[in-house]
Amino acid sequence: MRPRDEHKEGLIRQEAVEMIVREGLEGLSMQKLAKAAGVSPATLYIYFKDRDDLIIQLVIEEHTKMSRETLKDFDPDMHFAEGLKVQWNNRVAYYLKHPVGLSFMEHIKHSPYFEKAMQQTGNLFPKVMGEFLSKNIERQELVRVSPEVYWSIAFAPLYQLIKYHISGRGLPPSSTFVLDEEKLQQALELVLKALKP
Amino acid sequence: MRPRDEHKEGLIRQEAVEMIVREGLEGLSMQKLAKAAGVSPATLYIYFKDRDDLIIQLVIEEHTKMSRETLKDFDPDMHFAEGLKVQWNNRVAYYLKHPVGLSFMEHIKHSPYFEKAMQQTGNLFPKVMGEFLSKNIERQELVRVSPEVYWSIAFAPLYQLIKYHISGRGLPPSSTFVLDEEKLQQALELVLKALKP
DNA sequence: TATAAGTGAACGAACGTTCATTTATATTTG
DNA sequence: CAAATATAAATGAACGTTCGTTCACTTATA
Repeated sequence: MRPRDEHKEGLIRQEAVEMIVREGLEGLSMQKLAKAAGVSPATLYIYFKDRDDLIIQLVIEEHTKMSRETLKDFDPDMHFAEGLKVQWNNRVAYYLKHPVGLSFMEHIKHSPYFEKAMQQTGNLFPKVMGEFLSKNIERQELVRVSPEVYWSIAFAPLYQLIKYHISGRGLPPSSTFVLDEEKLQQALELVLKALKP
Repeated sequence: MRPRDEHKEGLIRQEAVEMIVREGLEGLSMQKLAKAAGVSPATLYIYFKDRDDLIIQLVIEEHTKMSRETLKDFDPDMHFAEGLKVQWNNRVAYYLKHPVGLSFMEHIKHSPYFEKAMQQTGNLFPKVMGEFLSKNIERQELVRVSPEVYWSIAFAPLYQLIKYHISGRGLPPSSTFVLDEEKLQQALELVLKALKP
C-alpha cells in the first residue's frame, strides 16, 4: 500500500496555525488551507476528521509542546524563588522561539475548542504546578494564597510582557516594545517581592 | 418621514455582542443576527455599513463605556496606593456588572478589528494613565519602571482574577472560583507591595 | 496485485450584501 | 383639521461567493 507523506501533515498543521494567527479562527477555511498547503481539500480529511478535529489537534499539540518546555529543569520540590525563575525563563524561551504558539493560543482560548482540547490532554501540568505551590506555602517561602491569586500574580504579568514583546507594540508614549533581559529581571524581582512573606 | 426605532439598534448591538461571546467572531453571521434581533437582514445595513463596521462600532462602544467607568473618581494626581485602589475597584465593579463586555473584548483583542477600532477612539485614556504613572515615579511613591512593566504587574493580575470569576472556573484542585472581597484585597496588597519602593 | 494515499470536481448550505417594494410617520397642503 | 404627500425605515427574496464536506476516481508503493 501507499505510505503517508509524513511531511505533509506537518505542513498542513503549520499552515493552519499561521492562517489562524493571521486571520483569526474565522479566517481558517478548509479550501484556503488546502491551497496553502498544496494539497486537495479531500486530503485534509485523511489526516483530520473534520475542521473541528483539526483545530482541536492543533491546540493539543501546542499545549503539549508548551508544557514539555515549561517543565524542563523544573521540580515541584524546588525552593520558591528558584522554581519561579526556572518557570519564567522556560516560558519566555519557549514563546520567544515560538511566537505563533502564543498568538494561536490567544485566538483559541476564548473559543469552545479550548475546553474540548483540554479534556483530551492529561492534566499532569496543573498537578505539578499545584504541588509546587502548596509545598512552598507549607515551607513558608511563599505567602498563603489561593491557586488563582498565586497564578494571577506569578504569571499574568509575564504573559502580558511576552504579548507586548511579540506584538512589538507597548504602551504610550513609546510605541515600540522589546522585552530585554533587564525588564524581565526587574519584573521577576517585583513579583517575587510580592509573593515572598 | 418614518423615524428610526431607537430601541432597535440597541437590540441589534446587544444580540451581536452576545452572539460573539457565545460563538466567537466566526459565529456572528448577519442572517443569524437579523433573526435573533427580529429584523430583516437588510435592516442591519441601515444601521451599519457592513459586518466589519458593525463589529468596530461594538468595540468602540464597549471601550468607551469601560473607559468612562474606570476613570470615575480617579485623578492622575492621586497618591499611588489610593489611585491604584480606585482603578481596581472601578474595573472590578464595571466588569462584574458587564461580564459580557470583558468576554467580548477578549474575542476582539486578537483580531484586526481591535486596532481599527482603537484608531477611531480618542486616546484620552492611556494619556491619563501614563500621567498617573510618571507623576508617582517622580514622587517616589512607585518604583522606577517602564509603562509596560508597570501595567503588567499593576493590572494583569486583576484581569486574570476577573476572568477566573466570570468563567466561574479556577485552577485545580478547586474547580469553581469566586472573586470575593478578601481575595481581591489580598491581591491588591500584594501588587502594592511589589510596586512600592 | 492489493491497499491506502491522494485528487479534482461537485454537493447543498450558509455566507455577506443588494434591491425592488411596502410601511409608517413627519410635514405640507387644501 | 383632515387629507395628501414626501421620505426614510423596514422588508423578504434573491444575488453571487464561499463554506465544509463527499465521492468516484487515479496514483504510488508494500
